Amino acid sequence: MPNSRVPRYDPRAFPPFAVTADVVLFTIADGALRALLIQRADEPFRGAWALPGGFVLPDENLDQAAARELAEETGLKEADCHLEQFASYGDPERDPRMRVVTVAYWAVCDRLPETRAGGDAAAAESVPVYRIESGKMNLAFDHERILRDALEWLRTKMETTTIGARFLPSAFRVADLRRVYESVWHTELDPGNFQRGFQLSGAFRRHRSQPVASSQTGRGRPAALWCLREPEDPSPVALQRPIARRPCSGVAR
Amino acid sequence: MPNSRVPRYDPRAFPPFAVTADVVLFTIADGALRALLIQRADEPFRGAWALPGGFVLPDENLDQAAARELAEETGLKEADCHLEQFASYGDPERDPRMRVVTVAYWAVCDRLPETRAGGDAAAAESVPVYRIESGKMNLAFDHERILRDALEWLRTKMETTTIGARFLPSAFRVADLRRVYESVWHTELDPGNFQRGFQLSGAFRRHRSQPVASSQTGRGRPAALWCLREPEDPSPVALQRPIARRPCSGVAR
DNA sequence: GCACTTTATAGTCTATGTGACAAAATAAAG
DNA sequence: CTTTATTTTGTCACATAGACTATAAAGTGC
Repeated sequence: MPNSRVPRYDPRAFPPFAVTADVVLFTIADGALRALLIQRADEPFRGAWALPGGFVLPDENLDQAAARELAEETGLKEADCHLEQFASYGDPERDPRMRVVTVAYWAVCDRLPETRAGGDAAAAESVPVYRIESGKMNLAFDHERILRDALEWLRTKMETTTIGARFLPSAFRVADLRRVYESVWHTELDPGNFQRGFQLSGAFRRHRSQPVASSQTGRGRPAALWCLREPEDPSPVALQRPIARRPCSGVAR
Repeated sequence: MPNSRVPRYDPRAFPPFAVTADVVLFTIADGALRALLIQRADEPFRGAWALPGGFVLPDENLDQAAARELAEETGLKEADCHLEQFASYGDPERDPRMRVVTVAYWAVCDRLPETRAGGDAAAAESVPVYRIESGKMNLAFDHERILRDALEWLRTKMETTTIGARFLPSAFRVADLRRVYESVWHTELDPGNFQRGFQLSGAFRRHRSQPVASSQTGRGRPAALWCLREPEDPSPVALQRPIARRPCSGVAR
């Protein structure tokens, strides 16, 4: 325990910091990668869009705080999404109220629950990331930078892990996953080559059930259903071979 | 500014956290990858080995805090090393004194200054990482986990960036860099294939000066000196093609 | 000086992986 | 039954990685 001989090692001697956890929750809807934003109900930045998040409580660790905040603001349970820390932000003036260090997480889920648990937000909306990347949305605090960093993380992780499958239900078609990659990377991928890479990745296996008619989109050969090799544990695993990020035939969309 | 209508958004209502920055400083000496540890002079964990680090001050950001702590405990200036945040740790019981969240950084330098600025440490020593990886050294707090995570980061970054060159002076031989990779990955690499990968990486160019006799190790054809393509900015850049981590001819050392 | 050793660097060969593209399979729509 | 759409498999050319060989350029020992 600290004693009077070592005052500079006594944490109580330091001005208090607040620590928060903020979450960048990604989903795909209407073919576009989206991030969940909430409209702030209170000052500062009242009315502005911001990332969901909040203060870490005394008896929880950082991961628990992020999961709790995500659940409070979206209704998503821990099993429904992948949640991973990626960076912390602590510039002295990032929150006008006091010194706040935030630990940032990114998350991926296949769909948002309909009922939003409200809370501190006036509204919650899944915003296409191109709207943020274009620089036209002004987010509260340093949340635009956090979101951009999270995006880069997500895009990189897609190359070498199965995280892309978390955008989809447990059973999915190869083309579904290809469209996930196309949405996240904003590119087009060759269906044949993707199919080969998908199978050689060693991370997926055929789903037990046959393709159901309801999953038919319309015409065309019906697709087989696939799932993770270990469907009971959907946490991302490394691909034996990465999926190439480069678009086919030169030009990206 | 906060008002009475939004008490749960007032950071002052929350119990104080302390925020620290801890640094895993890597160097190579005697062919072994090492991490700098200090022996704690005070409780808790008095006498135990720990990572250099300390409390973030009110008017500095996280990067500045890490750089300052590193300078205080090693004498290294910002230009002398690469310093990068990689994760934060905040389990409620990780520091017995109070709630402390630490933002962890990893750093790389080519050599430690002789004069150590002492400070809060009874001693400072560069410890081969295999001693920590073997699990026989008990570090203070959760620093062993932090160090293992930093190691994984370093090893991964070596594949795709020029960070390995930060282990060396600005002018170096290809074999020097190869030995850096061999030390960090604890493997052996084929000299010929490494030479090819080195040149195709597009990140290096020949140093203006001719190989000096003093850099001769002894027998053998004298090696050319190389440097980063942009030597004035030694911060790591992406390699056009990654360096393969796999050892030559099967077996790792 | 001259064979020999040592290290650096260049080149060669082969198996494998990748991108571009073609073809086949299988369903619905007209 | 033909057309169209989509999935899935196959093919070909080429690039690349790993294993290996060859050459270059120094020092060492005699």
